[in-house]
Amino acid sequence: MIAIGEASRQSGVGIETIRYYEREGIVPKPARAANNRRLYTARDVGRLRLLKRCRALGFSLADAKTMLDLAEQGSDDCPAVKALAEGHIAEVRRKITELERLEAALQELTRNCASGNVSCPMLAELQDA
Amino acid sequence: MIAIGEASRQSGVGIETIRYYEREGIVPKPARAANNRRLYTARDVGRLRLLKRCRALGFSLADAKTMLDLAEQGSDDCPAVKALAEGHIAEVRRKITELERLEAALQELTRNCASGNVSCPMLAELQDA
DNA sequence: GCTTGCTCCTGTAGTGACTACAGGAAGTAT
DNA sequence: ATACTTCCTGTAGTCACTACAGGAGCAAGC
Repeated sequence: MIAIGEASRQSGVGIETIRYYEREGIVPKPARAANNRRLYTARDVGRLRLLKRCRALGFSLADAKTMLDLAEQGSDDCPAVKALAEGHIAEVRRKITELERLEAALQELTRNCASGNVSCPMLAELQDA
Repeated sequence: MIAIGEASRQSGVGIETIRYYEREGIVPKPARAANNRRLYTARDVGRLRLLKRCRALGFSLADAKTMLDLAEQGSDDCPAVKALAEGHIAEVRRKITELERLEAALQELTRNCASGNVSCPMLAELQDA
């Protein structure tokens, strides 16, 4: 049974974030010592680590919580995990496409910009439309 | 001089968003009619449209405001516009790279997931680390 | 025994860029 | 006169934290 600072170090999740997850019901409330301080088990740290990894993969906190629930069930519901992940992959791809579109538009707008220009073609273009 | 609803229609910026931009000092406070309703000029609508386009290109509201200020100056400071845009392009590319990294990681994690699996290799992988 | 410094506690407010009301007043159409 | 629409102000909610404020407890050194 370790304190929150140690749980934070072991999981890589910030102390304030751990307390936030608890408030939001993402992780169960941990045990408390006689002095009211939170006490974490290795399993609690495992939960935090799973959340950390899911967040690093870009899952929303809600989806990360779903992953955690799936892992907790012990049934290891592979199809559900796969569906969640594939939905997320689709979302990531959608974002990539959108950003590439933006990049192309920005490139096009700056194409005619030169340091010597008296009036800016990009501004002109932005003000038209 | 048009009302806020019409300015919203002409610019594509939502009514609540227009009032938000005013509150935040992004656009100047418009004229008011005797009945206290906001009155917008064609120039006001032009400002909103420029903001709209910058936001659609992914610029932060702060950067969009800078663009607007550059356009207002009339000097059409092309180098400044170009610098802003190129900084933003770099940011967009950074995001694309990051998302591609995420996608690859997700693909790798789901690669061994099959509907028939008893235990989920993705969950197992996520819980290791 | 006392001070210093660390960790912990609760509760609140701030971030970005809106969006969604609540509750009311004024204008327009029938 | 009534119904409908638009407008007003002000506040709270979104997401996922992050940053305090203000206090309590505990360990180590003097």
